Amino acid sequence: MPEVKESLRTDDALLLDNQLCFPLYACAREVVKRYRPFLDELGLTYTQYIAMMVLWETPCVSSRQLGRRLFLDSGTLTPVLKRLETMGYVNRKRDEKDERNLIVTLTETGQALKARAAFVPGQMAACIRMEPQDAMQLYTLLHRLLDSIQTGEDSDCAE
Amino acid sequence: MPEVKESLRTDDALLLDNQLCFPLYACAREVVKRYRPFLDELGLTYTQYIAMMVLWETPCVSSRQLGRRLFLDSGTLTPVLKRLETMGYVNRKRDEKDERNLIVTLTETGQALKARAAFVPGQMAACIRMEPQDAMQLYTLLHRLLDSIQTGEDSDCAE
DNA sequence: ATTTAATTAATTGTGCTCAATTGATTTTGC
DNA sequence: GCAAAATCAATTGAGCACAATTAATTAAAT
Repeated sequence: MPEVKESLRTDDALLLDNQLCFPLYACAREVVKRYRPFLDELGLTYTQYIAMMVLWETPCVSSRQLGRRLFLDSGTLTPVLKRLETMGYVNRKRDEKDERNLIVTLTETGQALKARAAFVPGQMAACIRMEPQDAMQLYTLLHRLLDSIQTGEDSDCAE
Repeated sequence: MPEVKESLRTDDALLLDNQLCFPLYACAREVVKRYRPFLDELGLTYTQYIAMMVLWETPCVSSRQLGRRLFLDSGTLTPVLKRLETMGYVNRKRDEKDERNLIVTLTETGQALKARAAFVPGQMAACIRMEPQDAMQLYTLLHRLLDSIQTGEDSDCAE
């Protein structure tokens, strides 16, 4: 999502400053980077943190569902979930009804971690100073973009 | 529509839907993913593409400057630039004035690649359907966030 | 001038991300 | 029933991304 202004038909469509995707990409990495000192205290990476977030909300979920929620596939989730299991935060077992499904369940230790993680959102909010209306607007626009990407999932982008 | 600001003081601050960072993170990955079919035609990854973008704009640049522009460090850039050199798009040599600096220069082949890449922004714009005013607003907010993160670079976020 | 500090790219190690493939399992068509 | 298709997680391989370290070089401060 390159052009923001009239750069579509002009030569500067390939200028970095005219890209919409690049600040999205850079921003995401910078913000995730800011999580690290806080998440280090919990021994979690950002990906592990958002996986735990889903589990705190839904203590029993299939790998498939988790992936859909986080926009991640099994190639990413499999090692993440194995590490969370090694750390004792989740259990992994096959669904007896359908052996293809992997069921991930939150352990007691995993549940207890939520209390220790409670400080993270507040600290991050203090770290990322942004006007509330800007944050709200950004939230809305990102979800709108995410929706539009998802709905156009199978469409041929090239035409 | 979940509330972003108020959730910070309540228990649901750890709900995935109340996060601002998560849609940022998910959106960035989804959009970069959409570049792939187009960039595949050029034989570039997204990271290589944005590096080339800087070089099309500034045909001679130090690794340090490139990193500052892309928010990437040498751990990421070194292998990326080596691959671009192998592909024949850039040359790498030390600065004679200061041997610590690596000077990256665009080759003829690299310059020629720009013409082949000219279709990418338009195709992506067609792929990511978004209202122009939304795109502009998103662009503004992302840059604002990026600036605020950068200015608060060395401050202790934890207090 | 010599030591000290700062700057820089490169290296290393860990972990994520994704495409493509594999193999097990279940569902569907007939 | 049974073959074909669909649906999963897991695996593999390539390429980021980043923290921490190393080594080379330059700049600064006696």
